[in-house]
Amino acid sequence: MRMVRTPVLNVTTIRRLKAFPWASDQQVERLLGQMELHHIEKRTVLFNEGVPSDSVYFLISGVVKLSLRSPDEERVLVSLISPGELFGITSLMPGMYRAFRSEAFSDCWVSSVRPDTFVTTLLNVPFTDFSALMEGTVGRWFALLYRYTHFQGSSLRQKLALALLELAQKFGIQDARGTMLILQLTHEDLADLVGASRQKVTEHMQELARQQVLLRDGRKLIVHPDRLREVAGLLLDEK
Amino acid sequence: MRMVRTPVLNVTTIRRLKAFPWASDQQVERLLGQMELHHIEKRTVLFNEGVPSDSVYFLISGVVKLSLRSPDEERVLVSLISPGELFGITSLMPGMYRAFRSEAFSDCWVSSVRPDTFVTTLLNVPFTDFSALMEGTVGRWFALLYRYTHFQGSSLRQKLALALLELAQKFGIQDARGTMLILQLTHEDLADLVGASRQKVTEHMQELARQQVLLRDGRKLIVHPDRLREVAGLLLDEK
DNA sequence: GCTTTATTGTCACCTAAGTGACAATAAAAG
DNA sequence: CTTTTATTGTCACTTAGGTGACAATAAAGC
Repeated sequence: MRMVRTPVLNVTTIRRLKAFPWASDQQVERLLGQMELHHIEKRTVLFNEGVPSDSVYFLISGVVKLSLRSPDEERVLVSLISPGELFGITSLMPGMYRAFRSEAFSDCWVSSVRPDTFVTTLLNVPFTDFSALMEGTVGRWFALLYRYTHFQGSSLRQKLALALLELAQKFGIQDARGTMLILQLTHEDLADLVGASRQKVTEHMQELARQQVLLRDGRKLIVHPDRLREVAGLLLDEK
Repeated sequence: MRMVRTPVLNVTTIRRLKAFPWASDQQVERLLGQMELHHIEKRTVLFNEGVPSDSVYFLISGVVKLSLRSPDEERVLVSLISPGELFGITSLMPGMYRAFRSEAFSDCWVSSVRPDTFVTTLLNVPFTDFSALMEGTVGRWFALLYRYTHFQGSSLRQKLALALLELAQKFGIQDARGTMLILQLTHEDLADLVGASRQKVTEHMQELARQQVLLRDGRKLIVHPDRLREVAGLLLDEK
């Protein structure tokens, strides 16, 4: 039998962890009243990527690991969370799904709170307003992080597909033959985007054209998002 | 001489660009009254990485490119911004410097606004409260994005240094011999973190130990952040 | 203590991607 | 329409890092 001592979670603890330094004692007190405390054993999964985001988490002690499944079924370790950090903040944006799996890297004490409670307690503003603003501002950082984390463990071909997919979402207009990118991109631009050499990008673009994943109309690209998703090794429901 | 027609910037334009869909017409009107309009010619740099963040930008037309200097002086293309997007949002967090260079990828119309005006107009909350909350929540995403964008164009050695640097900041305690990571990390964990094979990580860790960048005390690591920064190819003032 | 399991170290070999060099096009400038 | 410049295509060669296989340690369990 393992002894586990429940930690004391009060204003002093929060201050010692250097969390929410800007918040007043009253705000912290109110927040603590709304937080649930959980003990998580090493290797336990808190949430998986793809599930709806309904809580914000706060790490009190231990280490939490954020990870991701790469195209070849390996796991990409995205980040390790230290005590005093918030995580699971996709829940601060409307309708977002978890981007990473979170699991206990060591035995942990974690506290959770509903995102709307979190925001209204600390900022005194309606949650819907706040989360809409978050989406409009840092949503782009998130999209970037999504692409870069998925680059890990991907081949050049997969990276290209992923990058073109993002471009199609931003610069694509529907065309009889697929999605046309209204952008004059050279192979060198694409190479800079995926971190590869110009020559290899030329080779892979040609291969992608041969496989009918995309085609060129002068210097404009027409892509086929579904096939790109397939090449990128994403599940069909992702993104 | 080039003719340039100044675009009309009113509520209808904003709605057509699908920007700030949650904001009321009154809020958008008020915001527009505070925004400056600029015409930027292709290749003009709007801001460089490393300079203080004092404005939020909104792209009306054209394409803006965000980029970064990699260790070997190449430029990493981080993202291309499409009309209707906000950018330069490091200015929403306190005391942050620009992480990327932004320059016009094509001729652009861009509008700028002070971050405090932006937040108080759209959310009716003091800017300092908002930006402190942003830092405490999405600041971590930002740190991740920083690491991943810097991974581009880096060798395995540099990636390892960058990852260890981040770990030192989060899990490091001062020690007579350097900064000790209070974490039991295997070479396999590090490999998953930088997207490499376990064997090569072993080889590079040994080389880093030989160069006195780090040393091992049992299974705990002691690192020397300054030397890591050097190995990672960061300027001394970065981060 | 001994035994089992996890981690680290080392190597030979393989493969994807980088590099330099140049020809073939295509676009822009005049 | 011609010239210049930018972009794409192709190839031989090099290199960083992946892979499998196994020995050497170190830690954990008993």
